[in-house]
Amino acid sequence: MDLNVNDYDFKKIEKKWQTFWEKNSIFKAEDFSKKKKFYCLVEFPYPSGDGLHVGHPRSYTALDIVARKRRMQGENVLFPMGFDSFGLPAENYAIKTGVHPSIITKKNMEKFVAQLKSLGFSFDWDRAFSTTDPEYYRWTQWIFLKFYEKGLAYKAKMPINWCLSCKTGLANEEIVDGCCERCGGDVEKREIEQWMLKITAYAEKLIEGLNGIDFLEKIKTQQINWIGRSEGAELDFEIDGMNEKIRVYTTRPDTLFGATYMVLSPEHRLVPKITAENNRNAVEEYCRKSLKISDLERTDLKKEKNGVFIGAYAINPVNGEKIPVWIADYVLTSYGSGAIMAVPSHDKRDFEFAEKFGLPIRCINCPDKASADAAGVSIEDILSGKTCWPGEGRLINSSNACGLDINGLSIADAKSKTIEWIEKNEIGKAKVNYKLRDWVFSRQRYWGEPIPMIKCPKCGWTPVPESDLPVLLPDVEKYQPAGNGESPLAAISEWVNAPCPKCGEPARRETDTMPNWAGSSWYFLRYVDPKNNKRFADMEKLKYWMPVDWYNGGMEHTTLHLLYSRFWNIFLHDCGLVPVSEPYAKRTSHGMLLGEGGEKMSKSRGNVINPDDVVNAYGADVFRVYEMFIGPFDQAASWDAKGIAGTDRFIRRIWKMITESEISDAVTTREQARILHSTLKKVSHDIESLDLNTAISQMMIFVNEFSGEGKIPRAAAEDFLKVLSPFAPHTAEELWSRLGNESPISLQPWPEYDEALTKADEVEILVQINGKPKLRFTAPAGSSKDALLKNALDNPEIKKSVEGKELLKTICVPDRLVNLVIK
RNA sequence: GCCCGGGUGGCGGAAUGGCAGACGCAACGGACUUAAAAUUCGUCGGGGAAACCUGUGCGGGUUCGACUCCCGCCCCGGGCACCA
Repeated sequence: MDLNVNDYDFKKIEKKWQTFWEKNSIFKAEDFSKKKKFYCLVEFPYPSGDGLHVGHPRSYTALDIVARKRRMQGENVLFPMGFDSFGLPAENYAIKTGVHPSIITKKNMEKFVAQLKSLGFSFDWDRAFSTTDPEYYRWTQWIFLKFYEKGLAYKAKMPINWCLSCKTGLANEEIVDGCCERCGGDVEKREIEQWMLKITAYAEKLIEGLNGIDFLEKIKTQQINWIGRSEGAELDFEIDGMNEKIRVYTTRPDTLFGATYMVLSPEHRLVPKITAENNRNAVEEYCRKSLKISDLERTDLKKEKNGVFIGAYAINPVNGEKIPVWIADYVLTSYGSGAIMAVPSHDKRDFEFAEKFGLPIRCINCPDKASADAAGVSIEDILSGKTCWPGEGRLINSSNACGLDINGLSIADAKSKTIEWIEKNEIGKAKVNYKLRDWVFSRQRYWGEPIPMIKCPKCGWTPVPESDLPVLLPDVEKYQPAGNGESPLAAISEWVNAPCPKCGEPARRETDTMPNWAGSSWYFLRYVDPKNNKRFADMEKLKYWMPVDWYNGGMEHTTLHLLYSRFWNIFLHDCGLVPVSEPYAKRTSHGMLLGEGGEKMSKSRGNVINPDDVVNAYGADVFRVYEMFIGPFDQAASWDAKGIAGTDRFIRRIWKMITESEISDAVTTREQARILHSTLKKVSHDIESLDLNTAISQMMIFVNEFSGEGKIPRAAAEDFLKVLSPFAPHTAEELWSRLGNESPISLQPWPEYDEALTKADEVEILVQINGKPKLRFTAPAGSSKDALLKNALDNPEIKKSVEGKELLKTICVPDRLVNLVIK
């Protein structure tokens, strides 16, 4: 070690205090304590073979700071950690090496625990568990059975995304750019029997629930957009000369008079039925072709519209008009009813299609001149169908002989009047639609929770009785998926063959496992009571601890984990099994930690920072403070090796300030008191808003003030160490004990600040003339406006500037400035 | 295309509508040292000798006063994407 470096031996200090905290259970959360409870949660990691990523501690340190502060403020804090250990990487590793996933997972978890402990997080380790523990997944399976019991888990033959290389089904969410999220391989559509969870039944509650909770606005918006609620109408168009109807969903029932043709998706069930003989060849060929095109290509907006006329006509229910029926792949089978009424005059896609195929375009909604001008289109073009107008306007050409007249109305009024009319005439009804789809809950994989169902030839799907849970994963020889759509479990005949729980006849177990999102959908409930073997968690403990008061995690989980886990909790609440509907009272998000130069850290780029190396070189406290100082918490930040040296300097200056100064009993000077109390105030507030970078800046200002004097008042030193302790807990504990304190700093009360002392006695007042800074003078804080104004106007230099000019206006901001407006 | 963010020195970034650039990094200069490192003191948006001028992506506006509010653009990051 360098000779000149002071005796800041972080390795020794960190080890010492980590051992002390653990031995004395300093961070134990107490069930049913009289203190105010605070449940503070970070997303538990997948224990990958690469070990902890520097991104993990960004979130963990921030909430560790909050947890430590709240503890010092006298709250009973639950800050738990665990592992989300099912998943593909362990299984792929097993396929490659033949090592059982549980072995590699266990090894990885041990490494993670050691790494997390080395960073000094104040987790209550007694509550740790892994989603792969049979005692945990027993209850994951149990909850699945609840979904089944309530009719929310069902099996359906579904076109699913099939990863050709992983040989398994993927959820829509696991596909990135048309490829498998995990392996990047090609994905195609296949029809397979899948277990589904009916999350769509909770679409409304998932939107409504957002009202009462404190989530970042962008998180709420993203979830709302993902659920994609739209209001409109569902109505039937009869097919001319046939006893068939086409059902359509529209958000613009007001445009019914402008419907000039219809479009079915190529997969629509009516297509083979209603296609005219003359058109059959072309239609069949079009359908064949569109099935081959991947979803990605099909939904490419830039692709030119195409389609074919099927030789049938529908009757527009509002005006009896015969309109042609086409098929086109721009209509999706998976949304609405898979069929649309096309209104080319007021829908861009329909317009594009109609133009290409020469279909009629009839304007029925005209904007006022101002809106048309603003959009850069002419009213003549809109009226003559030369252009499309999707915006607001007044209805025209929209009345019939059967009592519907919406001419002159706005879109909103026309909508409600039309819906009223179609409901009265039993043509259709108001309808709410969602983009959200049900959740494909089956994986044809080994390393996941077995789905606890048995298929009996006589009784059909039968749930495994509660008393037989957990359905344990059996040992297998080969982890490779069968490749025929079955999981490797299907090959274990002694496991697969089981008697039917209902009739006792030979039956077969479900061989699909759950997706890796299953275990993380309820883990926050288990932390409350992790060792319970009678129930997933004791109701009284749930009542005490739930909801989670503060949950921090990545934005990438907004529409997956965060939505799924809300769904599970709301469902369990509806079943009367958990006390609160919304699991998380508050959700914040951290920005990504990028490599040097702003690129994503990855092995291939060679820019991965290993937290162990940083802890070895600088210590956990420097690492923690650096990650918090790197930039605004919610924004992406790039790692900077030089920046960490500055944080190292800061911690060492603190060390020096305490160990090399005379600790005096003197009181602080007025200016020192101002800086001390400003620091106590700013750090207290900034922790709650996660403005941790500015909290650290303020502590640096404190150190700049109190260093180099050779002495420091004890009270100031102690209060400073207290607010430092959540950030740099080891250093703070050590210095605190060196000041002669016996009880650990982690258990000290959080220091209070005096608002009056945060302000200076004297302030500098700026004098402006016409908004331009002219000069400054000092005045006692809190001086009256009149006094300040007088002071400014009495100044000879100002007098000179104002002389001979007309003083139009004076603005006086107490403690800040005087502005003189002259002419 | 739509929905969120964001754009401030060489860099990371600060600023309830009130002195733009806090705090840190880098750089430069001085002290200490035989020397270097470490430490420490100082300088540090641009132009100008100076008074002063200018400056927060671009163009307008509101205001005594705008990084901050409003209108119209441009660029970057993230999410969704033919959702009827």
